[in-house]
Amino acid sequence: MDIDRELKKRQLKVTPQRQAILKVLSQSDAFINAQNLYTKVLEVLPGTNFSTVYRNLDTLVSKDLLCRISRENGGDLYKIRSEEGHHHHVICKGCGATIVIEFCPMDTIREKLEDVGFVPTDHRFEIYGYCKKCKDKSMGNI
Amino acid sequence: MDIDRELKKRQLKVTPQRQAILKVLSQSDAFINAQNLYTKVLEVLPGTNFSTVYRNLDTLVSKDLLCRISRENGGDLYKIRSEEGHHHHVICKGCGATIVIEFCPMDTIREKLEDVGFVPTDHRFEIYGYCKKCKDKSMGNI
DNA sequence: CCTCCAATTGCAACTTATTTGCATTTGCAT
DNA sequence: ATGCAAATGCAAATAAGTTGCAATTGGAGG
Ligand SMILES: [Mn+2]
Ligand SMILES: [Mn+2]
Ligand SMILES: [Zn+2]
Ligand SMILES: [Zn+2]
Repeated sequence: MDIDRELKKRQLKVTPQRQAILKVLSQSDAFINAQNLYTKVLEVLPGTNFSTVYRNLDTLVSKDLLCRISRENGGDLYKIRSEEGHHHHVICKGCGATIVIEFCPMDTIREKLEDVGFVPTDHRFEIYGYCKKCKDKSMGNI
Repeated sequence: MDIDRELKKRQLKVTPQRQAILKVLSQSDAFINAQNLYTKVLEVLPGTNFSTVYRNLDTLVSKDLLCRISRENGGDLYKIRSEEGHHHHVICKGCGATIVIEFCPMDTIREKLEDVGFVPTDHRFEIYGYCKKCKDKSMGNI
């Protein structure tokens, strides 16, 4: 991923902080929370402020550079967005690994919502569980 | 809804605080957040402590007496659970009104997850938008 | 290269939404 | 009526961000 190019494409200034954030995120395709991300960003660019990280997470999500999900407990998770277009995720609670789902349940019910006059603006569909690796590990295999 | 009966059925003690919480929630089928609920509970049972409300929201969700959803911003929403069995929601961002969806997208992809060895433990599917009433209001009709 | 200015950052204080430890009270089974 | 686990109240703590503002800086234009 060409970080600078992606930022410029979206008319965002190329700052060391943004480069650090995206560098960290591009080194893993697992979801990560803002605090952990902040810790890792500090290793790449010491002195970075955490409000800068939070502000940029918002910015980068709104510019479609990141995927964000928010879990039941609270605490959002972020990952770099490598896929084009609308999609959903399967997320491993063990290691954070993800599987992308192209299937969107909205397709199935959009029509029914129209019938009752409901105008959908957004939706969420996420699946949590354990991937093969994490499941095997917890069962003492491997 | 017979509040006392539902509590006893789940081996929860019938306390004035729980009665107040469930009374408030049973007077509306819209989702509401914990703070607003707390305010309304105070009207029914002055002096109720907010940590009691929070603790009971957790308890009541875990006993399937309430539905909980958590939005992107943070701040969970609760409503009484009148439906039997697994279901999802369409939620109006204007008035909080809900539509229950029986359709569950998990049915469509459970098999595919099995194929890759992923064991799902839970999932989320929610649709947000504006109901007919709220949409009309915002457009100056009615 | 230099200039300029909106965009971005750092800092600190604030907020919101809970959560937790502990002493006291209470529902309810016996 | 009694006993005690469950539930509550209170206060303090925490987690996860958010915000106002002054200082800094990326990068467009000259
Ligand atoms: Mn895993
Ligand atoms: Mn509505
Ligand atoms: Zn979708
Ligand atoms: Zn479902």
